[in-house]
Amino acid sequence: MLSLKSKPPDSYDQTCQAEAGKLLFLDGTRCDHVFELRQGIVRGVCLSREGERQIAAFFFAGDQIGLPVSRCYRFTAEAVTDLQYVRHSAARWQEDLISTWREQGRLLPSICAEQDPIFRRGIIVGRSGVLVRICAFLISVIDRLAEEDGVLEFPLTQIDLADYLAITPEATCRGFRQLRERRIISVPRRNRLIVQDRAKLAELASGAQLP
Amino acid sequence: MLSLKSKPPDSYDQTCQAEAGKLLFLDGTRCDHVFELRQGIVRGVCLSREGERQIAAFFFAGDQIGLPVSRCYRFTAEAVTDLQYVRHSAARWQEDLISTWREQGRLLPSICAEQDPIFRRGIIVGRSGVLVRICAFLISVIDRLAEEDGVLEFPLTQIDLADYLAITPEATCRGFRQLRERRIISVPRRNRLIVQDRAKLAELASGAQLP
DNA sequence: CGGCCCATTGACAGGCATCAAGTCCGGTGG
DNA sequence: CCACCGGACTTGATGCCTGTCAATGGGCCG
Repeated sequence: MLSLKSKPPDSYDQTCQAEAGKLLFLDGTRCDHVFELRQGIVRGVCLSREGERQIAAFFFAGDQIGLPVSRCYRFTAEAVTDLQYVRHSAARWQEDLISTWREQGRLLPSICAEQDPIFRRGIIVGRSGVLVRICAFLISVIDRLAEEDGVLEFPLTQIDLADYLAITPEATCRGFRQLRERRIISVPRRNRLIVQDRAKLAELASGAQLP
Repeated sequence: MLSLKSKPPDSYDQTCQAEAGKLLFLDGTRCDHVFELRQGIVRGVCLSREGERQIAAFFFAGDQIGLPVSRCYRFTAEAVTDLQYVRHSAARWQEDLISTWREQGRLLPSICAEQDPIFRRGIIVGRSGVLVRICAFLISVIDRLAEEDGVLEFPLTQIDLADYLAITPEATCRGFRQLRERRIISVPRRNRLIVQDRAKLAELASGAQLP
């Protein structure tokens, strides 16, 4: 993963902290900064005029958020957990992108870091069935959140999860209960999740029916 | 919209034709060409291993498809209608991108041409209610397909539409029937659609309930 | 300890998927 | 030119899933 070369952060690229819940940037405002997430989780939120809330993607350490792919940000970025990140000016970010291209001949792969989660979310939401979506999402984040084999920090509320999966919080809760009852996952405590049967999780994510 | 500068197509950038149904590129193969669509409609298809089919986006004249945003294409591109397009080598496409950046200082906006439809589809599919999705989709394509005020060429099958909206073809059909009965649209013949009441269409797309 | 937000659970209704026919249309071949 | 054929569209009946509403429980923080 391209990490904006090895240049240390200078006065233009400030390392920042942010508390959970804090706003990084607002939907519709000018793209003038790129946020490189070093630690924590960020959610990309879209609000319709009627107040419907959707989460277009979750971002994790290593992701870059707010690429000037359009003139304005297309979602609001909020900290889900406490964050550590680097804020790059968009202009400098583009320059770095190009110098990387000259040296390595790879230009766009880094952009994938933001677009890919959004793309995958579209595919997950397009699947039918609450369990399928939940499992597909879990499979896609296990590796990003894993501390050790099968054990993960999981600081997402079911409300956020529901808005990401385009279902209700109640359905989310019931889905998790099923997974717990079938011993596919366990939730020893809030913010923690253990994957007990990853194979079955993947199977369900693929649309297999429960016996 | 950036159209790869004014350079005329040379031996590297071949102008091509394609019949409806023809394959442009296959999901998972190496991104070595960018397709600039001059005329017609292309669908971006994702197949899950179990055969579930989704359409991640429709592309129209002016869009660029297959950007090397990842190492491999993330969907299969098929012609919905007869096409006219230009095939650019990915390497040359990147060079052009950068020379454009030097001259205009705008680098990534052109990329938006492919990513934006995918993003918007995710938001549409994340909405609840068949009618809402249908109307939201129609609103988003009216301007791309309009021949004259409210009259559009509409060569999408309800099957493709259903796979795009993540609903069934039957639900699509019933949704269109409702819109016809309420005189919001009319369908004089196959492949043609007239928007009679765009305001109400937008209203429904926003989640308003029918009286 | 109290309040608040989130998670959980139950009851219920409604929307939509599913299945099954039947119709329409364009294309093909005789 | 016409008959046939296949795929897409249409429509109806049925049942399940899941959204909705309401109430309770539980953990965290002030």
